[in-house]
Amino acid sequence: MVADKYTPQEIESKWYEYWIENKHFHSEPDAREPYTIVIPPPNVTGMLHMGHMLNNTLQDVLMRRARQEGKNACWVPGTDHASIATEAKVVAKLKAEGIDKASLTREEFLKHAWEWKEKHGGIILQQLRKLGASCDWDRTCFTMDEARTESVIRTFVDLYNKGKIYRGVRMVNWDPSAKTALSDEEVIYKESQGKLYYLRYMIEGSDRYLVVATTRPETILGDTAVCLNPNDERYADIPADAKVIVPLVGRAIPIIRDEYVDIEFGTGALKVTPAHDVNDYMLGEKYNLPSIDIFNDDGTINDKVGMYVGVDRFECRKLIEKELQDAGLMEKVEAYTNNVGYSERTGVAIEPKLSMQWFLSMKEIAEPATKAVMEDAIKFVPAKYKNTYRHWMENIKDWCISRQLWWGQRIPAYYLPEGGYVIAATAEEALELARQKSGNADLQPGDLRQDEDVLDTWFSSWLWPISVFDGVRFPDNEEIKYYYPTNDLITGPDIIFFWVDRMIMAGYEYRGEMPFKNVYFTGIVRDKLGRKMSKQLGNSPDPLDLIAKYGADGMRVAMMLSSSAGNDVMFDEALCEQGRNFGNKIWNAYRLISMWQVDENIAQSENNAISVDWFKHTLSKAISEINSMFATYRISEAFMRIYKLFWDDFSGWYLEMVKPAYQQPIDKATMEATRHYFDLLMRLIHPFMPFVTEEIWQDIAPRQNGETIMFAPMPQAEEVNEQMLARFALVMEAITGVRNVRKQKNIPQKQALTLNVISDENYPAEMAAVIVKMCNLEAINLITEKDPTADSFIVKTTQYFVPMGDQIDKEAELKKLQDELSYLEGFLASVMKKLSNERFVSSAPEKVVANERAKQSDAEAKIAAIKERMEALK
RNA sequence: GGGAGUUUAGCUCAGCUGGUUCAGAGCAUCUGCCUUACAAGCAGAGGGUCGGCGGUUCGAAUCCGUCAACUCCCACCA
Repeated sequence: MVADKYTPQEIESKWYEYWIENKHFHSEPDAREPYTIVIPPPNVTGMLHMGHMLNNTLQDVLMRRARQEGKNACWVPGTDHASIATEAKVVAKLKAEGIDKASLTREEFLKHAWEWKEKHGGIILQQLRKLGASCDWDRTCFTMDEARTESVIRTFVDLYNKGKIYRGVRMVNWDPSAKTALSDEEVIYKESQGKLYYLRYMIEGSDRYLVVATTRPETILGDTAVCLNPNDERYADIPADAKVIVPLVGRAIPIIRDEYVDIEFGTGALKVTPAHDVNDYMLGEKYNLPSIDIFNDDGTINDKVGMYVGVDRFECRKLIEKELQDAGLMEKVEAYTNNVGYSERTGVAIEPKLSMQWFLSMKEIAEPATKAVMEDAIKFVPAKYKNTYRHWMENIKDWCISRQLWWGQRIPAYYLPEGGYVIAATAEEALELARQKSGNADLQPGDLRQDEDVLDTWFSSWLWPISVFDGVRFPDNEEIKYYYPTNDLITGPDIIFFWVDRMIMAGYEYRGEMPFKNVYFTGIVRDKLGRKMSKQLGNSPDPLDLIAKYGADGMRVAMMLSSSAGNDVMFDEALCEQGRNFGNKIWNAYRLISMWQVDENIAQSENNAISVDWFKHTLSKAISEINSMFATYRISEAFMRIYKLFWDDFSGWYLEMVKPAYQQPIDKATMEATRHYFDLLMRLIHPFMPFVTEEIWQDIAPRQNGETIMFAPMPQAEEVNEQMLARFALVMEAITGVRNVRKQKNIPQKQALTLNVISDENYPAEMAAVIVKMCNLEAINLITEKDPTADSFIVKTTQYFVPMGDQIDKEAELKKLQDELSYLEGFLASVMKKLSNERFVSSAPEKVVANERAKQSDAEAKIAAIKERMEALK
């Protein structure tokens, strides 16, 4: 017997512990069909937010459903070491303790970082348990644990040996706060209010000057040319070998001419700073210009030029603006809006910077990955992201995989004392290779210097679906063979380019096969005003607070209620409330049936037999609809279907139909059927609301120790008697009709009524017992004459009368009928218009025409019935 | 600048191959009910020119064109 009141907080942790104790989430390879999901590993330092709620609710729904479908379901959890984000956090923490990162050795710093990880890492996974996530916790992985690290290093070595990894000086996105290079994907461009400065560059040996527009006057320190368009007539008279003087700096630099320069923009003159702008870099390469790097790694000015040394770049901009003005070298300053790139992690403005980095060449490995998605071997839900994906993959650029950080997998490159390097998985192998390469057999481990850089975090997470089953180190192990490829990936479209595409590439490169069969993209969780949830806005509720208030089941329902694939979720706490209310509904429905007493001596009434039969078909129909919704990943629609099945069909109709009178017993057959239906409904709902369904399922029948609804088979759809359901719909309408009469006349449900019917083929006589029960009727009489003194209503063509004595309001009745008549006549007219159109009759499919004819005769019959009724009233 | 998407009831969204059930659902609102499972409930009701215009068709929320608004992605002219 369950408690009187539904309090999710009291049942949820209990069942989670029960599942854990019984190892119900654990999976081992066996003869069953596998169903696998790898979790998108959250940042190890991350805190649970609403996005995780959405994402993990969906994964858990799919997992639990797969289990109930008899599959061997395996959900691998884990966390991502998130190199830059974590390193930033650890640096900040140390700073707060008065420790400067620069004062630590690499080893000392890593010790702090690991301590931090042990202390704070994994909180997020603990939080996921509150949601009911049925992850196989025994399999928890970390992208930087031993197995994963070794996998990453081996992969690097392998790709290097295949000639796909190279090292080179390139213009990269430099994060001056984290002091590392970033990949293009880690840069976010935002419109910023800036200024456009017009600077005067004096032409050497003349009093003429060129005016050059720039948004970054501080970079004049690194100018090595000014570029004009050769077709720009304004500058046609300037000699080809003329030089200009960089303002303030005083350096003479050449004027080059290239059609790259836009004549329309600014003054048509461009300053060229090859070290600090991607396009300038290209010009520099083309014209063999020197490149002067004026910045330190932290974005302050270095001592190359001897001006503003040590001054921060933005401070320098202000100073230089003033000095230019004072020197009369500033023509003017305009307000200007431009796009500035910012670091995704640290938020500071990116500095394009030339540096030595490691790259992975992408073109070749992208090919099979592109094909797989375009040909639907891997399905994207929704499919619109295929376009985005293709466009990206076809224009893919090489991936900068090195980061100037310490937290991460260190690049296995070892430099030889005399120059050059070797790539090897271990220091020992490196030494071996180095001895071979140098021909110096006396080389000692201490002679080699390992690369200081670590690998991009995504270089480890791209292996995730393989590495969690240790398929990199042991490509033929039983687990990888059994669980790979995984089934579904649930993630956000924002990481298509960071992660999804790269996992597909790694999948084909290392397994020759896709990493997952379907990718379901969730949207972003927004507040009800449509704003992104963010800490700054303070509009992001703490999921754990919501779970504490409404229960995990309520939270999960909230996530399901408005989240079709790819669409953003407009989150509103009211959705949690709705979820909690649904739990309450289930709870109370169960309390109702558990109060019923069975009397084995009473036979099943006709009413109950019909009810049981009706719900059987109703349930089957719903199940097949739900199945097809799941098959097409319409998961929230599937939930809504179940919601209505339970609330409306089962609780609103079925239970009311079979409910015994107060303190009366119920027959055994109906009780058993009802219990059985309840059991099936709990199974259907379980993937969405695991806790309340387990609580009730455990109570509904004696269960063995360790038994769980988690493995109770999903109900199957049986053949549906559509005819019966259609007839029953007439019963429902008749019941509604009587209810309306009661409401209009203010007749309490307790007062029994009589119903008279002029029976025709649309009168569901075989189910009359249900009308009697539901409407509290004394009897239903079949009559042939209309009763002008009765309240009446018409269902399809059948006329129903509720005798009222003198209480009937003729005028109101007539008006009601007149309204209905007008509507029907209008409807009939539109049908007739179609049918009298010869082109319609000749060109529309037969079925459609037949349908129109059916509508015609229905409408005509009904109009006749109404007219008769009106006549009788008069 | 290039591309993709969205626009249907007050809100969030379905509407799949043009035609029954096409104008729907949930929530919210309104009315009436504390009816022995549930007021976290029950019984009812109202509410939309399907963004605008044009076209194709016997027939358009649905297909085509166009305009508008919004969203996202990519590119990055200093």
